Amino acid sequence: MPKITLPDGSERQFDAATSGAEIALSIGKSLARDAVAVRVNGALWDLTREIDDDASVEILTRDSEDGLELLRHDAAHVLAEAVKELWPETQVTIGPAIENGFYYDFSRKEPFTDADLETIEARMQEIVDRDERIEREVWQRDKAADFFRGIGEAYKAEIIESIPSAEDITLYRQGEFIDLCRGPHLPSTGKLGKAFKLTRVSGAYWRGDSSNEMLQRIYGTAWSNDKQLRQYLHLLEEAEKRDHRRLGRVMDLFHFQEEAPGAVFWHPKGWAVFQSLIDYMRRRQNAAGYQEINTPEVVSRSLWEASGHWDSFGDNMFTSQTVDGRMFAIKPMNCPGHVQVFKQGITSYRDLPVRLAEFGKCHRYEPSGALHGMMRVRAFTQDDAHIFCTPEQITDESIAVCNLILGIYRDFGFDDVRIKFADRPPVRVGEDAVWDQAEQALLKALDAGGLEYTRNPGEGAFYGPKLEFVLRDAIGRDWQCGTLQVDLNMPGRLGATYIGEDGNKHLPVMLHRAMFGSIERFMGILIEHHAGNLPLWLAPVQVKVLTITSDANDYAEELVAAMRDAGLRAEADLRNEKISYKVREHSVAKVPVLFAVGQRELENRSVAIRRLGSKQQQVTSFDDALQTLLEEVRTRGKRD
RNA sequence: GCCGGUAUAGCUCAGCUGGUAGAGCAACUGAUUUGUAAUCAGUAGGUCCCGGGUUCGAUUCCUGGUGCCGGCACCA
Repeated sequence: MPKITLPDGSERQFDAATSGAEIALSIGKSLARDAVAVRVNGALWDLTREIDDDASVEILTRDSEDGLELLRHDAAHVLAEAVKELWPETQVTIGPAIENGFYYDFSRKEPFTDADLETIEARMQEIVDRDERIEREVWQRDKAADFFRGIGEAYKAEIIESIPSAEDITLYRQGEFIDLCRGPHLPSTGKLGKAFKLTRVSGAYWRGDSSNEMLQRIYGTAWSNDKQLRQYLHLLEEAEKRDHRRLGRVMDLFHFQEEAPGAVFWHPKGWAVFQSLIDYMRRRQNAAGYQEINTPEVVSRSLWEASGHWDSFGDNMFTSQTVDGRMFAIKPMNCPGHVQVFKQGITSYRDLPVRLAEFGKCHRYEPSGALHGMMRVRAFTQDDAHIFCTPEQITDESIAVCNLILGIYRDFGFDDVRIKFADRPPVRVGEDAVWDQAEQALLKALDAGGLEYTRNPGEGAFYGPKLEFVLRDAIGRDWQCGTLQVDLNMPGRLGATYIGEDGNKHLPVMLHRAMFGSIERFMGILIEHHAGNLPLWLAPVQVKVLTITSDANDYAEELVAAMRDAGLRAEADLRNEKISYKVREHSVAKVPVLFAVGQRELENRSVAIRRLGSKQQQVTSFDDALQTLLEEVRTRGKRD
């Protein structure tokens, strides 16, 4: 006689064992129709699973976040069923729900083609139309493993063997298809609906390990209704137009070419933006107590051996031929160089913390498949810095770095930064007491800023814990930009010390910190974030002066000269074209401010201002317009 | 690096089953002196990614590279 408590606190008594489906029906018909699963005492259950004891119960509908995830998981199963029907020799492996959709990994000799995807999708629609019941079965472990081995599903058998012995082995049956799965699932395939679409096929290693066999992964997207699906596909289409590789060409910012894979050829306009980023960062970090330095790019291999990088990353470094009996390497990072600067002279504890910063160009031989526009390159510029401090200073320095990073991101319009905290890995250097201190320091820094973060347990570097600041590109890919790492290793390896209050030598703690991360990557994300419409202070060409007739040519050039003198990036367009033609052309090129000048403006020293994205014009005196723009650049567009 | 796809004019793309290529936009030239998202006319532009092979003949077929695209793995 189970007593069921609903989320609103109301209670219902049932005479006999019941189920989520029954409870939903007892509440209302439409709820029963939209229900996809049930939460019983916090755990997700199938709707049909028997509830024979008192429980607090929540009915999940297809529109809820959990419901949608279930739907996507079901889509993965229907995908697997369709593939098994079409190509029975294919082995199924795993198929989870993911953000916006689902995937399933298959083992099959023949590659899936785009045409296959259409065939599979059509078969999936049929399976939905068949509305097969999805039934949960609890199996005995050995029997289940034997069963899957018996039907040629070796991967499934392997998964069963890796499931902890305390857990039930559950199988889900839909039509002829039976799959190992934790569940829960919808009551039948018809509930999935038709708001799904297979999107692409790619390779993926079995169990995510590159030493294993490569499987074929089919990705799809699934939604609770057609409208959502259409909206999502439309969103993706729009996002592709913001791709920084496309905008870089349209805006004439940079290009890549075959002779230098993973390296940027910066054009004048792109380089202007690049320099703006550096100018800005230099001002911010100088104000925060950093000292800028510069260290060599070609350095003897012996230094990389001493730092330990040669052992771990030698294969990914660009090296020279042997000259004068030695081999050199192009720096993949700035840290060892900074330690050399720190080591000059003798540092007292009174001098700490020492904050050394460098806009350092680094080269790494990234695997060919990793390259991705400006997001992942082989030649990049870090806004790198290393803070040498005492263990006691880690907390304050970390708080300062976090505040600085997030403040800077806000200036660029990024409010949704994802932060990841990675703590001690099993294999590591350094005393546990110092690790405690280092991890606590990073956590305190997050707390002090009231920052949300996700944990990556055991994912820290062998030399210390770290924070990662992750930004998202136009189509939702995550890229690590800023980082803060505590390093308990390198000062010791490279012999950096300071003299403590006791007159003895001590090892400083080294904080590695980058805020943009790589300027190339940051700029790529920045372009996508703003869809190329960079705010005035960053725009490569800030003001374009357009003449209406050639009588205004001298006036236009005078204005441009005055604006350049005041530090603005201004250009004139004196061509013998209609004003509407010029407006269109420079709007397409995303110039934020257009000044149109004709006979009238010439006579009273005014300008007709048109801002990007606006159809209105405003006529003011040139002097006022200039002051307004300078103020906007100075405050980076903030009106507070 | 791995799996799959792909490479034709500056860009976006067309080119059926083998007979050395075409459009739109951009560019250039001329005319137009124009009031806020495309004025008109004309001209020029290609090692069809690179190497090898099959063939009388290869942009097309085969093969080996390279770049790029989508993932996976990697990311100090």
